[in-house]
Amino acid sequence: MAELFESEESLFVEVALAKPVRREFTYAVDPSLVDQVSPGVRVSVPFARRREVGVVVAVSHECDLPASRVRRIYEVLDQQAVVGQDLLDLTRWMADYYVCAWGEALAAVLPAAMKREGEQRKAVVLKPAEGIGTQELEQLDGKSDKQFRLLRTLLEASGPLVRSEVLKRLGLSMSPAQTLVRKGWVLEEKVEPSTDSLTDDLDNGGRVRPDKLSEDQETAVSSMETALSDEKGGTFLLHGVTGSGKTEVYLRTIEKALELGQGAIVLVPEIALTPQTVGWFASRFGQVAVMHSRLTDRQRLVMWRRVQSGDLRVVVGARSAIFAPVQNLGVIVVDEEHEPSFKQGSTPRYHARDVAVVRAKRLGAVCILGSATPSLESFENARRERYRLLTLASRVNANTLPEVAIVDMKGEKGNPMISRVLRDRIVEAIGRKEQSILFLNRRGFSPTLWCSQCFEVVRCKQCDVAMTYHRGHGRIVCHSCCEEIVPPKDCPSCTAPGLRFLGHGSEKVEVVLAKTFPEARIARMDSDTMLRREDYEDTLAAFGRGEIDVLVGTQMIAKGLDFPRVTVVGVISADGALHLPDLRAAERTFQLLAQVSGRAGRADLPGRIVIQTHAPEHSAILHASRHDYLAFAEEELAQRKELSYPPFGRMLRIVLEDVDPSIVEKAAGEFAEALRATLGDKAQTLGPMPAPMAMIRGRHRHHILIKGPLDGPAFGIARNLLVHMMEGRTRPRITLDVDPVQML
DNA sequence: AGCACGCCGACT
DNA sequence: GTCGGCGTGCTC
Repeated sequence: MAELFESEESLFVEVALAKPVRREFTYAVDPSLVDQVSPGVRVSVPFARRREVGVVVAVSHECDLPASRVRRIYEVLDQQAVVGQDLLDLTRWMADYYVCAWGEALAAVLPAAMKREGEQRKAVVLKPAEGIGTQELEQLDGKSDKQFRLLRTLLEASGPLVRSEVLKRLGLSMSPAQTLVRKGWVLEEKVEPSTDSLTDDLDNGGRVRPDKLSEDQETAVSSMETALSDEKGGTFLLHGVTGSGKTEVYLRTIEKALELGQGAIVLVPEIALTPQTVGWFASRFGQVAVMHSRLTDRQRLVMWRRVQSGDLRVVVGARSAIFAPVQNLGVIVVDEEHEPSFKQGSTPRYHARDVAVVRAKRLGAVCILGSATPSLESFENARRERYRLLTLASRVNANTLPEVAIVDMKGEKGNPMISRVLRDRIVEAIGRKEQSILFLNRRGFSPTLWCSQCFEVVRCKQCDVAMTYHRGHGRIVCHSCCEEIVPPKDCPSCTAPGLRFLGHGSEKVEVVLAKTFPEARIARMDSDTMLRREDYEDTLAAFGRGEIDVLVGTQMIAKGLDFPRVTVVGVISADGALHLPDLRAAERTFQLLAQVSGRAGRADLPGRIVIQTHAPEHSAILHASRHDYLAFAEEELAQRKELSYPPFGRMLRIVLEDVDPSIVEKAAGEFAEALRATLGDKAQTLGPMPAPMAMIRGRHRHHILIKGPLDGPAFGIARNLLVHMMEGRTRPRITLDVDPVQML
């Protein structure tokens, strides 16, 4: 009798911890805490020899573990659930679908400050000590390479840099920083995380609420309004060229949702999350919550709380904003839904667009996927009427689409970087006091150091990657692991002298431009020149004020920039993305060209695009030059269908890596064999084969791809088999990528 | 992921 | 002889 009483009184909780252990852990709850625990509250618990914060996912009176193994929770950290039932369910689904621990999925949801006990940390910043300069830098040169790079970066920066950020960027550990601090050359300072709200200083980007919508916009808005009102929701693909007024459709739909007492999330690629973009929403809805990677932990926590409390009803943010705890969520917008950056590259490897569709569906909310160049997945879903397709056919101000010239670089004499056509366009623009943007998907000066004797290129010793020459640093750099060395005089493969720098990077474009147009004001934007957020904002502001004639840059300038005096856009080479070993190479190229082209002629001045290529007849380039998405999509879809590639099949990628190549090969062989045996003809097992980057940081990598039908049991079976085979195995390291979007 | 336990090289 | 390198195994 006493025992029964005991078991009814005792309470256990299942706690999800952010550990790569695909399991929850059971803890006992002290009687004094019993009425404080419920699913969704955070608790602090003993875990191994540490204290960890986890989320309660279930409460029960039973426990199937021997009592000796069960430990008690220390503390309950929340008065009420910080993760609501909807997000609890959503993360459970993610854990299954993306094959990760529930706790890892929850960790993607919670702001960092909630994942630890105690109050928020101060940020540690680094800056050179007074009087430290080139003298000290020279002392380090050749002596301690890591300290040299760190000090150089700090000296080049216009202010203190956040320690964790700069170390990550340079691929360094704490130790070089510590040594420099110990020497007294670098000062460490703890700063209060700034608490300024980003919604305060926004302008509306000159956007006013138009009285009248285009016919297409009208149709789109009314479809969404109907879906909102009947509370069944639905997923819409909003296909509209740049300038066709997609944003206005989002804004109207959100207005309607707010009227109905619902909230909204707007997802934007991180890179497009500028004050300008946010301003459109802020000016229409007053305060909006902005969530992006550059917020401090404190800011993020404050935002989260204000969203959860219902104080802020509209959230604008990058990928992880899909998890914002919006009350009565009615609309989720995914702008530029085709952007690969919506897929997270680390665990949990979720695709925010797909999570958006699932979250909306579960809530009966409306999901709007917007793009000028929809992903073929979404486009096909729309064709099969799983999504409703809404097309905005014309540009709002009757602006014509820019004229696009394809320049075949094979016809240019002497392998120049800038063709005659592009040079003429730039000259004309400068003459008219208009601006130009030159895009190149490569940073550094020359992407390869090439031996004219044996035709080998100099590769990183740790990675299977050609090293890029950075002239500003006088070194060659591995873009994979950030290793930097002084370029060798003689070829490392055949010892012949006469290595040559080959190819063009953004740094070289800038130098060549300065020579070609000595009177022009030129600026470069890439991750080498934009060390801090302020650099980015300052450069864009200067460009906006017309203080720069030609802006050269990488990916960073491909999106979102909207400057009325830009009339010329040059793509230095369209070929870079075209030849990547990726099933979406053509799609990416098309999207990139369309995106970049959208930077010109956005106001009343006509735009002119120059695309330089060695493959002028390639369908991605040809269709992009004609602004013909539909033709491109038809052609590309036909090819995908032929090969059962997405969107006609699903994929799962298994990457195996280890410093010891034989361990990798052996395990890869075993896994592939087991998969083939188990899957039979339910799905295709491709490989094992060396991954496109066969070595990174000294780890050899093989991968296996599973390609199978969209529905059917294949992926469930594969997942179970893989989880089973990975259990208890420590080497090689194995990662599963469900619905991979890039293979590199 | 941490973090400790455990077995082999360069140092007081 | 020890200090400490990181390989392996476990966490309710």
